[in-house]
Amino acid sequence: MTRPARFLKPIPTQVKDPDLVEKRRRQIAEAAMDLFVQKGFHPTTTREIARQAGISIGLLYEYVRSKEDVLYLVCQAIHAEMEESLEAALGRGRSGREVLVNAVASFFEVCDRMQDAILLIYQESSSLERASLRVVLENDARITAIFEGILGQGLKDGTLKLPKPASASLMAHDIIVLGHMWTFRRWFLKKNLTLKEYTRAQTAFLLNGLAGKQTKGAKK
Amino acid sequence: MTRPARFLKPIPTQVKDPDLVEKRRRQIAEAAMDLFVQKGFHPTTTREIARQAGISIGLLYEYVRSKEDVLYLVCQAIHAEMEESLEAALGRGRSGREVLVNAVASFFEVCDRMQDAILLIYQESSSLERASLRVVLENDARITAIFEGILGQGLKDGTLKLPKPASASLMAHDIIVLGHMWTFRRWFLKKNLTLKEYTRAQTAFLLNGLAGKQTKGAKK
DNA sequence: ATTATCTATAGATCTATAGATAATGC
DNA sequence: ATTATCTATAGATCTATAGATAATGC
Repeated sequence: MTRPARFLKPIPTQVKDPDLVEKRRRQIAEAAMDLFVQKGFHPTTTREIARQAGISIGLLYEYVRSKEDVLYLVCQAIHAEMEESLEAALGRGRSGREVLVNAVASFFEVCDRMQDAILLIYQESSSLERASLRVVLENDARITAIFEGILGQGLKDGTLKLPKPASASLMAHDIIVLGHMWTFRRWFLKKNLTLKEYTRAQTAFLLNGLAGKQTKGAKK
Repeated sequence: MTRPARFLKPIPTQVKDPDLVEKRRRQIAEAAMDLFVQKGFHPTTTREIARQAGISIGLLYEYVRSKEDVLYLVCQAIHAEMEESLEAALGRGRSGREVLVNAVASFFEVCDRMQDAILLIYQESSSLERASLRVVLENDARITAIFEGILGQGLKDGTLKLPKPASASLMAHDIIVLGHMWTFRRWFLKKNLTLKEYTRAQTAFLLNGLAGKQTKGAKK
């Protein structure tokens, strides 16, 4: 659960006790996530974050330098949870193709469970300063790379094939986006589909794309 | 160019001359779009919007009731431009399949040209109040429906087939999202691909998904 | 003695409007 | 006379910090 922090950009603090720092920051991130999901980053005030976290505004600023640091903590927490959930569910299946099908289902389940958090990253990560944003994008890239690895496995054992000019990397991004799409187009998709139906349909689409015989692509 | 306004939710104004209202609002939306793209909706002030539009802060409030109205104007302007661009490029090709390939290429070009605007909608449309948001989502749905129609054409003339449990509607959403993805994952995609390469790869993927023989889908 | 926490507030903004002024058309 | 536009500001907040207090451990 508490894996070695992967923070590439540590946030300075005056507080000496590292365990306390971790505990307080988790507390702050959790409180802030609730509020950011409800009202968005900018309309949420630092006072509200402190109140929701059960600490004073002054103490908040012992653990972060700025409101933007809080957003960074929140984004980190989200990606950490996604990565952990996903990795815990991986590795089942004999062929690369089977592993892929199971991984896609697990990933979509994680996306469904973390809808609000994923949406939050889409909406607010642009409010991070350059350095923080880069770290957040790298976290995303690491999750994408998991799927790239699975695709590689399937290409190797012959149970998957790429649609001619597309790379495994691009297909991995497509898979991630099809999962995220369940969250940011839920206003439409949930009117017509359950998560299970959605997963089944998109998996069929993906497998066709990744296993069909080569067709003549775009002419242009 | 100036098609009959499709505003489903008209914004009240004190100003009597409708042409003037339209002109000023276009001016305001254009100025605001620049600023929102640069700094985001909340950090942009109404004074800045007025200044950028070349009018006083007082006049701004003759044409909108609130800052949020300005965001609504911007979102409307973006969807109107997207829909116009797309419709202007449609209808070429003899089979449904050919029409689809061309429409996808046109749509991706529009997405590339309007990157910042599309990103803006992803990031800021949640700041709209319910009624405005609904209108914006309906605009999106109308664009999606264009692709649903093209898919229907291809299914009819037999040049396209759906991956078994997936509907034409879902596939249309997938196409839209693959286009938008070029904007919100550009930090990664543009490192590796030009728009043309991206279009070619995704088209091959789509056509495989929409034309391959039926494969055994997800088991779960 | 040192570390963690809280209260109170400085200093800076921001939206939206009231009331005054300029431009237009009969 | 009516419509459009501008200036000035009321009223409300918000981030971040300084300085005071409480808790902890040697």
